[in-house]
Amino acid sequence: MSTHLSEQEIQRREKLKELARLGVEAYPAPTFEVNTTSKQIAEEFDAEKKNLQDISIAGRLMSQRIMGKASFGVMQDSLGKVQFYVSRDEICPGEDKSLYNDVFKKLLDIGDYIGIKGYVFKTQTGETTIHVREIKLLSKALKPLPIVKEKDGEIYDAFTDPEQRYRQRYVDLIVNPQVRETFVMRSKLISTMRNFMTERGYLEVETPVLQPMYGGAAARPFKTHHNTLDMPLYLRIANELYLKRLIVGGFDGVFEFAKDFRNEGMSRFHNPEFTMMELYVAFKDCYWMMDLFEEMVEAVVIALHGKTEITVGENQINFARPWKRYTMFEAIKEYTGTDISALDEDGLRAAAKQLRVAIDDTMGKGKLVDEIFGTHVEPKLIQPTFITDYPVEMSPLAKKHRSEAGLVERFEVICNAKEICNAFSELNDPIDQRERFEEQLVLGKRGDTEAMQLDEDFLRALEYGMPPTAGIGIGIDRLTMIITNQPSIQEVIFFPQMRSEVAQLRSEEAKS
RNA sequence: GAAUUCGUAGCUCAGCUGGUAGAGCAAUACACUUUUAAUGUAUGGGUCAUGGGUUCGAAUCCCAUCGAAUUCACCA
Repeated sequence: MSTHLSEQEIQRREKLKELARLGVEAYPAPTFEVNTTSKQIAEEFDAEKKNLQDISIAGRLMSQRIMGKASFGVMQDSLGKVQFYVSRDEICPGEDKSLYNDVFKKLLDIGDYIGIKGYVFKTQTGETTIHVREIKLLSKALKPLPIVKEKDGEIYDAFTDPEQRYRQRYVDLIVNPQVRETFVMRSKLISTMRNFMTERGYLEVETPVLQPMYGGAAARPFKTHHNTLDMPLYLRIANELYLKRLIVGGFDGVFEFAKDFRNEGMSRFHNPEFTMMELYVAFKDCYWMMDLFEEMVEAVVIALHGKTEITVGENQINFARPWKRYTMFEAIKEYTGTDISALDEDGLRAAAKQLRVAIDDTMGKGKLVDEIFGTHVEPKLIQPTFITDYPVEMSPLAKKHRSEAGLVERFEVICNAKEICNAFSELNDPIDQRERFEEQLVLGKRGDTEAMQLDEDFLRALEYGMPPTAGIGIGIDRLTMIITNQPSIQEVIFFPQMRSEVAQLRSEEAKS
């Protein structure tokens, strides 16, 4: 990093020296006891009752309006902002006015942490304000914050550059309150789901992130190496096969909020690490899981918004049960007018061409169906919609359909034109599962970099017997994007992956 | 990985077809005891992402590199 300091950074370092000269500690150690918050003051202050007459609050100084011997300022704590009023002769009752004239007026900066003691009152203009009796510097900021101003709900000079916002999320969180709100909602979403499952008796578990063999999804992994064991390890792309081992072990229901890692392209819908919640429940099938998922998402939306209908981008989306349910063939017929359910591979290829779907010769039956669906149906599914009965070729871990040849017991929910979950009646026939893995091996040899590996230990577990099981994987980031109305995954992940600025900074350093 | 757009003061942005950088906020100084995008006056602050090229002259044109956004491809 360049050692060049801006004018403002130099000034703030000078102020540190001046504070020291005045005997003011810039980074004091003792606890500053707090007994209220900006939120409590805003909600509970009552000028009639004269409550909140002895408060102590800490936060970041966000603006200062100095008018001679009196000043107003705004401080921000974790729950919001509150205005305060300082009068020179009250904080400096004696002859020495340096606390006000020097420390408060000159040596404090926007961004500094301060502690305030005083009482709450309303100004002539009616704003709830803290009348300051004591003010104390708690931590000096050496870098200037972006200054965002607001009047009548209009925001001026918002801090908007996405690169800076993501790289310096701490600054984004300080100056953009709606960003904080989005992440609080993400946290509530997760806790609502966790409670929902825990209340039903399912056990939250943890399974390996470092896996000797990756599996449970079609994706390219990150590879690493363990020095002591001298063996390759992979960062998990899914935890499915481990959770099923636990069902074999006798748990009725297990779930995990898992960070998964996929070494693939990045976009506003893809981050290399992302969060997936997987749940497996014994003695159930995928139709049972449809009801559970529908109920859970409806509960989450109500918990976060107090209603089932929300605005997402241009659309109004209503999560009230029941949601539409289509088989994949029904959905394709509905949206293209073409019934492809009885077609063989050649017929599908012809139908795809007629529907102007981009295909190539390597695509098998399942892939062709998926391409038609992805091109003509998925983009149109805005309201949450179940799609069931997927082709067997695309689903090596799902049980064959109880009545439809060539299909599996599987569903996805599409919402806002994106998949938000994927669920099966889990394949528990160990012989069938071995054959499916073997088909994947063939695909892998043909060069499919996302084909699954054959996991002998998983097959051994199935051979001990896995009960009929329903399983689901829910993309937490995608679900959060929809429920918080955010257009990109980077807006719902605190620290999204970015190209390193290190190379850039180093080359600058080398020159100087 | 490909295409397009973009990178100017701490922040948000201007800078026309090349003539040597500007505004608002922030900062500094002074004034002001209930203001609120506080106000008034004055001042300082920029290797115009980086490196090269064309040119008498480049923030502006060309090439390369770094970084970002959007779209596409792969996927969740």
